[in-house]
Amino acid sequence: MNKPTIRIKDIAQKANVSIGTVDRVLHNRGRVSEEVRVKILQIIEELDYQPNMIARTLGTNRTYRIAALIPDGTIDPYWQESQNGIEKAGKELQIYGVQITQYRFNQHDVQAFIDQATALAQANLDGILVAPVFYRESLPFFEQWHALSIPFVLFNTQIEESNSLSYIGQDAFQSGSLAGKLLHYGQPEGCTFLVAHIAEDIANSAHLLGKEKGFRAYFSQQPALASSYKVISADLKKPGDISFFHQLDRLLDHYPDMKGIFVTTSKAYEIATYLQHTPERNIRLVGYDLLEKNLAFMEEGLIDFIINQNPQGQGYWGIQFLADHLVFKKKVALRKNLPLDIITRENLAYYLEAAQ
Amino acid sequence: MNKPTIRIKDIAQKANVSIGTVDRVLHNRGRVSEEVRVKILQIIEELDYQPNMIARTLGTNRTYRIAALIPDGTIDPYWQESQNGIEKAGKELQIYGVQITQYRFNQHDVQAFIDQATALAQANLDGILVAPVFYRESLPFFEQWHALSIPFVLFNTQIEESNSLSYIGQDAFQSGSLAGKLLHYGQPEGCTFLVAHIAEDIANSAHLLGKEKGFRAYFSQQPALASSYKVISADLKKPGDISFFHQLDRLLDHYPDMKGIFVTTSKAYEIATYLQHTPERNIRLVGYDLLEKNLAFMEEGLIDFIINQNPQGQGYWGIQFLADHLVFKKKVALRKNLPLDIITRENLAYYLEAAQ
DNA sequence: GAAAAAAATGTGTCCGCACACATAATTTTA
DNA sequence: TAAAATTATGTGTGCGGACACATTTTTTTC
Repeated sequence: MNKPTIRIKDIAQKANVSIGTVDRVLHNRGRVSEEVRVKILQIIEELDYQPNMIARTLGTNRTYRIAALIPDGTIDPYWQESQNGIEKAGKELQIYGVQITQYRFNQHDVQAFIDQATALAQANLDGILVAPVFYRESLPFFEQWHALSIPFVLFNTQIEESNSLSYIGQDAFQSGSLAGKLLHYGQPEGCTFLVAHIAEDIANSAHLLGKEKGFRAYFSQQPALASSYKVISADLKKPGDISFFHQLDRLLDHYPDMKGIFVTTSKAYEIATYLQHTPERNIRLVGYDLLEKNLAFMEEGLIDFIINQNPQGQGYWGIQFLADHLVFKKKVALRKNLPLDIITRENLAYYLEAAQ
Repeated sequence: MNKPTIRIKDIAQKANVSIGTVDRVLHNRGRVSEEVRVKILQIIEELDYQPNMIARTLGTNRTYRIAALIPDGTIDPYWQESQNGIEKAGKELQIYGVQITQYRFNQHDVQAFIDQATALAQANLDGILVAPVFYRESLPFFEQWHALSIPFVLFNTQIEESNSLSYIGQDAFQSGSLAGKLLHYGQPEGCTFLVAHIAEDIANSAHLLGKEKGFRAYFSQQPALASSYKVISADLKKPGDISFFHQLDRLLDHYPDMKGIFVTTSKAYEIATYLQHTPERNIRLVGYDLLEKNLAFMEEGLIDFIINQNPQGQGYWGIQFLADHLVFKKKVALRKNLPLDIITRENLAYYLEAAQ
């Protein structure tokens, strides 16, 4: 039942050569006659040889330098979570010689991004994990890395044709559809829903629009719903300011049957703050991310559901994918879609627990 | 920035002894003078020595034998998933010398369980993972294993005071509350909900009752709900049989305002089959587990939400915990609560993907 | 106080693999 | 065809640690 482990030595014996020769074909170091090479390859196949990665990392004492280019977590707790995930993966992979350096930039400062991305080029890296929040400004760096043959993984924001090794994140469109389902399920009667983008540069944020598209598609694709539900969207500025409240006042006045709001960013708490003062409207609220402020409002019942974008998981898997590629020489998927976790008061605790 | 790794050799040098002596104090093998022992311990502390587990597993060529005592997956797809999770963990841990043998029993046959649990005792094991679906019959084996100092981990079904190393699973009560929330959210108007236990020996299944308790608590704990929602429960037999349909007929006749059903087992599809014929009632349905049959009905819209008990994850983590204890000598949590994943048509794909 | 016993400490090999280096076999060159 | 160059193959050491065994030091014993 327990097949014995196959070692290089076993292959060498079976092929009547020394382990050095086997080693050479395993690593394509050349200097092996074609005849022997084929024979060894065949035996490897036959015996289903699986190199012992443990021993390998012990043997080659090499290290892998990975840079993580991400927004500063001290400014936004969302990115703090990503940093945690990156550090978690870093700890797990330390024994395999993986060394991670984080290059952090202010997510509202394009120049800071450019500076960090430039600084990172000095470091003689084996791999890069990047959250490309600035679309346009990212492209030249992608080209540069690609020219230098440094593999890089994107996360959080997808950019097509970037030549990246992989993308880790969620499907924005599907995420919007899910939000549609959640609001619809809670308001079976037909009404108006608002898609609220809060304080983001929409034009440069493709995934926010993807969410809106998915949300609208949920209703338009089912003829029965298309007639009874109306979807509007708004680009709200200056949360916290009094003008923010006025914008909402106007929208609610204009659409008296508005019964649900889908916030495409992690700022659902800004809307919840407003709704606190108009409880009689009984508006359903769905947003993103397990921020403290969102959780507090969920506890109070003002936010019904939160879709978890799992920033920690994104960081974690981003590093894991790079390690799979660099250290373990595994093929990695071009894309990893993290699950769209639905969080509500009753199942919240376990997601927080799992994030440890 | 990158502190050099501390090895046994470094400690030995600093203490002016040989690596053999350091090794002896590291493993409490005795035969070291107290004076030297203290000195070495102090240096270990000071240098924050972290043994290289990689090298350690290479050095000690020992293997760890783990048995998995679980219901047969060929009878029930739910348990097939658990087996997959166990095998997945087994693959990952193979290089650390972990060997897993599965002991499978028919989940409806107490004697089969006893036979397998007895057979397993012959095997000279280092650890056991068990799904104790038979409460009473499990207890003597727990005692036996405890007496033999074989660490064991429970999953799926919790049994207090079992002396187990850990329990992996979900919180049944909270799971029921979550179901309550999902049905309530979809029927804001007040109505009757049915808790359906299908074809299980309720008396011997504490966690089914836990789910019902949690469900009822959701409504009774909020005074506003307690008055407008009524919760009934039923123990339904012989699914697939015509009598099963009759039982449901009677319940629906008796409670014309029944607007939602919570199925505590993975057999929501049995109810969905019935509801197909009475679409006009518009009854919400919440159940458990990503079985093919459930997914088909979810696709059709007859099942609204499924709570994922993640049998694969339970098996996976059960083995991981045993390995953490045996191989890596880590302290493991007494309990690991897996998240209560809410699955609906719109986010289903990613959970199936993640299960690969 | 020397031999025997016990305690303390040191040394060497192996785990599976990578890689530098040594050696053997073959081909090229003059 | 012998020396030189090239190609093919074999050997040895180290990675960090475990463990068996060897050796040295200290303590008993008579």
